[in-house]
Amino acid sequence: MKYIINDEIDLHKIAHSGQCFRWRDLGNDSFLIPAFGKVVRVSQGKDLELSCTEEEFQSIWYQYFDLGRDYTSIRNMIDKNDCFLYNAGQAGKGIRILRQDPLETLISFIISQRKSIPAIKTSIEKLCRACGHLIGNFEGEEIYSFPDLNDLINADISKLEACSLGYRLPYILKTVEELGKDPGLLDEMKEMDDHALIQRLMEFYGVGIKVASCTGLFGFHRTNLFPEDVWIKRALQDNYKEGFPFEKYRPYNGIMQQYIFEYYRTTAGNQ
DNA sequence: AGGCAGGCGCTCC
DNA sequence: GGAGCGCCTGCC
Repeated sequence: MKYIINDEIDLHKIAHSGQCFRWRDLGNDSFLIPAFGKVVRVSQGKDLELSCTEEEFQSIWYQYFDLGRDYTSIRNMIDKNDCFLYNAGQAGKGIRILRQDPLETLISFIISQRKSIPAIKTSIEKLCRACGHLIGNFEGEEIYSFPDLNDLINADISKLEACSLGYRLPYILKTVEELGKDPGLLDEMKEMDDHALIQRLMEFYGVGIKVASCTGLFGFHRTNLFPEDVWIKRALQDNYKEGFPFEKYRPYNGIMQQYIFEYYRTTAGNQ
């Protein structure tokens, strides 16, 4: 089906923004995207072409791409006197914060710690093959879902040990066990305010401030959360000696973080 | 070939 | 409450 684009969206920039690890670049501005137990092929031309029904688009992908939000007007909030952020916003035009599954996001960012992005992707794909479900086929290759809570709880340890999780495996096992004992917890967390959500996330073994912030921003769509990794810390040190003006961009500091992250990493950070 | 990666828990003080 | 350190392992 076709979706008429009426706000900025750039699949390439989203794919490289570090919020999702399973998109596959098919070339020709097309991506294969598994999420919520489905897989869709999306091509970006003048409009968005999706290999799914109108019904599936409405029930899953419209929300997933956050198409109900006007990112152009959020980007226009940027103070033009703040050259760094303004340029970052220009460069990041088309980035959107996906509405991803909370459990998938939590587990993915536990895995992400002290791993490079290629290593994160490898590890997550192994995990999906180890205990996810077959959800599609692309050019003869099987596509698997990200495992749900039951999949993770019931998974053989030996299979998980083959997923290159390293010292993060016990983090995941404990987190999954805890969630299994309280199956309504993730839903309850959706109702918490940002601060309470971060605090609760950090109670999970292996989840610190960075993983909690990423999970909140990308998995609970808390657009004001501002994960600070090494790149962001360097960017703020270089450009905001007086501190970043968080008050000015509430409740969209997380979106500003995305612009800064990508911009600094691909330009200023390399100089 | 060996250091480093999009952190975290633990152990000191 | 914060600085220092070890950690699994794939990737460049």
